[in-house]
Amino acid sequence: MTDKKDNIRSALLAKGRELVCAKGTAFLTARKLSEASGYSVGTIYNQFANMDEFIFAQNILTLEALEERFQKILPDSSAYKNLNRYVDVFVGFVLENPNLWMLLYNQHLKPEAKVLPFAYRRKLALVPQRLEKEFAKIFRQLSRRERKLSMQVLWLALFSLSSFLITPGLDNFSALNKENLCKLLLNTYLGGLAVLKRV
Amino acid sequence: MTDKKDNIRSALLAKGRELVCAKGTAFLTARKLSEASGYSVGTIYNQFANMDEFIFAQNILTLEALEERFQKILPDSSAYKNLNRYVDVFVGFVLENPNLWMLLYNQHLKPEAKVLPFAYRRKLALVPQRLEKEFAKIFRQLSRRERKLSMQVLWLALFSLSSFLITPGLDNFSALNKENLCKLLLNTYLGGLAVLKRV
DNA sequence: AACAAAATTGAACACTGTTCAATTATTTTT
DNA sequence: AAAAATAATTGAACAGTGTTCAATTTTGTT
Repeated sequence: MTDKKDNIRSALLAKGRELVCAKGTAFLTARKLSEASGYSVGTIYNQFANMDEFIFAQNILTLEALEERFQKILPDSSAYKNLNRYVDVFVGFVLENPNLWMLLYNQHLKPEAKVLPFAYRRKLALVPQRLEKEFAKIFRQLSRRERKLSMQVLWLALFSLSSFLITPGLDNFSALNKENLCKLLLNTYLGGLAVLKRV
Repeated sequence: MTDKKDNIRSALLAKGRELVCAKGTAFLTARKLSEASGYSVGTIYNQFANMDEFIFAQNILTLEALEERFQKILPDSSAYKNLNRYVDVFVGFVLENPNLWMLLYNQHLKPEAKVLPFAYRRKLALVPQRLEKEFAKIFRQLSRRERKLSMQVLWLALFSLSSFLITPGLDNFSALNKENLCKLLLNTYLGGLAVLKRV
C-alpha cells in the first residue's frame, strides 16, 4: 500500500519533471499533469497537499541532482581552483536545466511562501556549505562571523545571479558567456576580500 | 478625448499602484483593479493591450521614481563615495517599495516575456548608466570593453540581489542588515577589480 | 432632433488551483 | 466464498484568473 502510494508519487514527480523540462514551468498545472500521467486531478491532491508542495518535492530532486554533480568533482589542493570548479559545475547545471532551475528559483520570490519547507531549506543549504569549506581555507584569518558574512553575500549574489542566466533578457550581454559571468564575479569578489581584509 | 483617455489611464495606473503597494502583487488582477477603480474590466483592456502591458507601464513609473531619487543625490568628488551613495539610494528605494519592486523584478523572470518593451528597457538602462559614470572614473586604465563587462557583472549582481532583499527568505541573514549586504558586495567587488586589474 | 461615431460595458470562454461526495478497489471479517 | 469494512481514486463543481467582443451607452456631428 505504501509501496503503491510511493509509486504513484514517483510517477507523478517523474512525469512532472518531464513536463517542466520539455515545455517549461508554465506547463506544470494540475490538469496537464493529470493528463500526462494518466492519474486524475484528485489523485495528485491525494499525494501532495497542493501544487506548491509538489513543486517543493520537485525542487528537492533538483538540488539532489546538483549535489550529485558536486560529488563527482575531484578536489584540488588549491581552494581557489576548487571554488572555480564548484561555480563551473553550478552554472553548468543551471544552464543545462533552465526550466527546473526556474521552478526552484521562482519559489523564493513568491510572496505567499513565507517560510520554505525545512527539508527543502536543508538541501539548499548544502550548496553554500560546500563552498564555505574551500572559502574557509583561503580566509583563515577572518573571524568566524566575518567569514560567514562574506560567504553568505557571495553565495546570495551567485544564487540570485543564476536566475538571470536562464532569462532571455540576459542575451544582451553577448560579450561575455554566462559561465564566465559568474566566475568573474567569484574571482573579483575573492580578490576584493583578499585585499580588503589583508589576507 | 485623448485627454479623457489619458485620465482613465492615469486613474487606472494610480489605483493599481495603490493596490500593489497596499496588498501586494497578487492583488493586481483585472477584476480587482476594475472594482477598485470603478471602471469595468473591458475599459482596462481598452487602455492596455493586456495585464502585462499594464504592469510594464507601472514598472516604468517605478523606474522614474527611482531616477528621481538618484537625481537628488549631491555628487561627491570621490567616485567610491558616489557609488556607495547610489547603492544606498537604490537599496533604500527597493526596501521602501518592496511590492512595486517585486512587480518589476518578476517580469524579468517570466519565461513568456521573451523581449522586454523598448521603453521599459531604456528606463531600466538608466540605472547602470549612472553607476557606470562613476565606475569609469575609478577604472580609467581598463579598456572600454573590459570596463563595460565588469560594470555589467556588478550591476547584474546588485539587481538580482535586490530581489532577495524583499524576500522573507533572507531573514535568516539577521547578522547583516540589507543595506550593508549590497554595499559589502559593491566594495568587495570594487576592491577586487582594483587589485586584479592593478588600477 | 436625428444620425453617426466612439467609448464603455459585462457576460461568456478557456484556463487556473482546490475540494469532496460518490464511485471503485482492496482488505478484513464472517 | 460471500459479505462487510476500509481505503484509494475519481471528476464534476466552485471560485478565481486573463481575455474577448457583441451590445449598450455616451459623445460628437450634421
